[in-house]
Amino acid sequence: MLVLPDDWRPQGVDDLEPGAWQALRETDRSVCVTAGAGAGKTEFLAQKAAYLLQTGICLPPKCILAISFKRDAAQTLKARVGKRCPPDQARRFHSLTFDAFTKNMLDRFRAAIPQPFGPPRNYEIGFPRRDDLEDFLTRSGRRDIGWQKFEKAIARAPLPFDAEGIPPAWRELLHTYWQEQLERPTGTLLSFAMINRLVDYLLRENPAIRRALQLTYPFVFLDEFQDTTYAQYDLVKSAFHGSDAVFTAVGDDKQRIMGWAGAMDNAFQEFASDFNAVNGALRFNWRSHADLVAIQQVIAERIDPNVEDVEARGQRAVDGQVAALWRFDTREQEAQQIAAWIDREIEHGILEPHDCAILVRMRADDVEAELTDVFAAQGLKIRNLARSVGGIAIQELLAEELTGIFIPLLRLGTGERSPGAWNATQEQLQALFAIDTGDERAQERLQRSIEEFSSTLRAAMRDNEQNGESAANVFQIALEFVGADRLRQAFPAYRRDADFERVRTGFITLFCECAEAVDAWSDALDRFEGIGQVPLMTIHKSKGLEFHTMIFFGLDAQTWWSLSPGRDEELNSFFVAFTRAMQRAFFAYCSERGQAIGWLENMLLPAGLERVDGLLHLAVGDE
DNA sequence: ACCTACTGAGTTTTT
DNA sequence: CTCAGTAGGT
Repeated sequence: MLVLPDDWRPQGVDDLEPGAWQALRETDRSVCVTAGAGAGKTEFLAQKAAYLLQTGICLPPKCILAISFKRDAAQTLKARVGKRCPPDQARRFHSLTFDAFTKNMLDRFRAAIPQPFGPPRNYEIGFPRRDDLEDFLTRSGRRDIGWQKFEKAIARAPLPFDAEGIPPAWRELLHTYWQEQLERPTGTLLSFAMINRLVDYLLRENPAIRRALQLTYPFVFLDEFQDTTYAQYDLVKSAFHGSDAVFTAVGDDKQRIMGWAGAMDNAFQEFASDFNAVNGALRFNWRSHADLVAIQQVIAERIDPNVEDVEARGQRAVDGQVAALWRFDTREQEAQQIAAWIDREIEHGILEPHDCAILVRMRADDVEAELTDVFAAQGLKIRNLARSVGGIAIQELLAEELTGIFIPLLRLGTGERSPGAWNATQEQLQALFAIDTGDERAQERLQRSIEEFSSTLRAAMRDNEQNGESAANVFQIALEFVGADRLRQAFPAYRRDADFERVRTGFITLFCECAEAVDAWSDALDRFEGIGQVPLMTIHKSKGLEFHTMIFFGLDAQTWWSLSPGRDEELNSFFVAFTRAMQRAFFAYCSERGQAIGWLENMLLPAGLERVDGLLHLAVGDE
């Protein structure tokens, strides 16, 4: 059933752009693919996976390892490969986040880490807190270092600190810090950077594990490569340098917005020289239409004067303005008129609430508080994707395997006809119960047990008044049907109690909250998923997402105090925001929150953005 | 006690 | 850009 490389055709799409063909056929040698906004990175990687698997260039039992930064990106890529390849091929495509990959390795090979660095089984994961780092430095008499510099040093220094680049004075300091974290009276506390370092150390010390990894994964995909940290890059090198592994690193330097968090200064360049990689580029933009792309290019040229031309492939589907600066006098006016504008668009059938994202640069929680009531007055509900429910962010919760199983399953109980939910449930449970697609009897048995369960669930939902308590009950019934143990067996990420509890509690918290807020179970599930709500998030969280209409909230000197022509990463984040838009991009600011940013306006106005003073006349003119 | 001028820090993420 | 803290003056 293998296809000859020359006969292979893209799966489920008409064709690929020339740059994509070139990068896809690069299978003997690593390749750096510059993929700008909307270039179809996910599709490209899925097609390359299909090519490798279907031509037998990647033969069983060998697998492809795909590493992304965010859960939803990893999940989207996995789902896309599932769409493009039959299940037995898709199973050999392992799509993970960097942190999930390292944590997985740590949990499997923890015992092989040389002492004194091997952590106990029940270690905790936490983000390093400023106070703790400052406290440590004070106790060590090294207040002069500064907590941020020290935090970076922990992420940068390979264990066990005998590398030449580390000054002797720092070795002891780092060692003491690690020892303290490993031997805390309340239990070992590790950050992701530390987990990364542990696995990097493990791989350097264990040729056998390294070899096993290399044998399993002759092909490695690295997504959003421009934001790779030094710790992550070291790990990649420890795992694969000197092997025959062929890398496909995709990303876009213009979207590098994680430098402050330790991302490499020039990831692509270093990678190309370390791994002898060739360069490739995707030149199409499938997301945005030509009018938006033209403006994007003006910003892109400011970021990189040598930026290559982009061919817009999105179709413009709206009339009127597609990009503008919206100026208001007061905050109140700003919030109210934006809400009114969105409401009008929804009424006219141009938008669904979830198609229109509100992006902010920082403090999404504060903006949520500021906007919620004003939007509610228009009948709009804001969804802050960063909001934490029971210790997990909503955005993260939605990408969890547990959520993917339970949302369709619970929909079976609502009494609404939903073939989507049926299929999804069947698919999920088939995988979970490890039922072979060829085993018809087992399939039938599963089908019957789903039918039986759905009538139990329907009864439970019908007979109970809908509230938080009954929601928790309903979830419990579903969990018992699926089986918590089976779930935790199937997904290594749920093996540890703390990890499973975090997700379970998060699900229950949000589900109960939604059940309280609306009157029908199906509405509660819609609300859980964010259907019918206006998403609100920071630019950083919006990375990799796209929306019909993007409204940036707060284009003023107060929120962008660090935006100066010299600090390029801030301009990058502005570029990221703009390029989320498929159809329209608007930037709102109000005089009450500070001045408009002069030089930015001077760049954007000639590029084709118009300035609109308030939106009232737009709404009135429409009457 | 109160005024003025200056300095430096704050923000954005990952299971 | 804003806010808190500080030094140095009346």
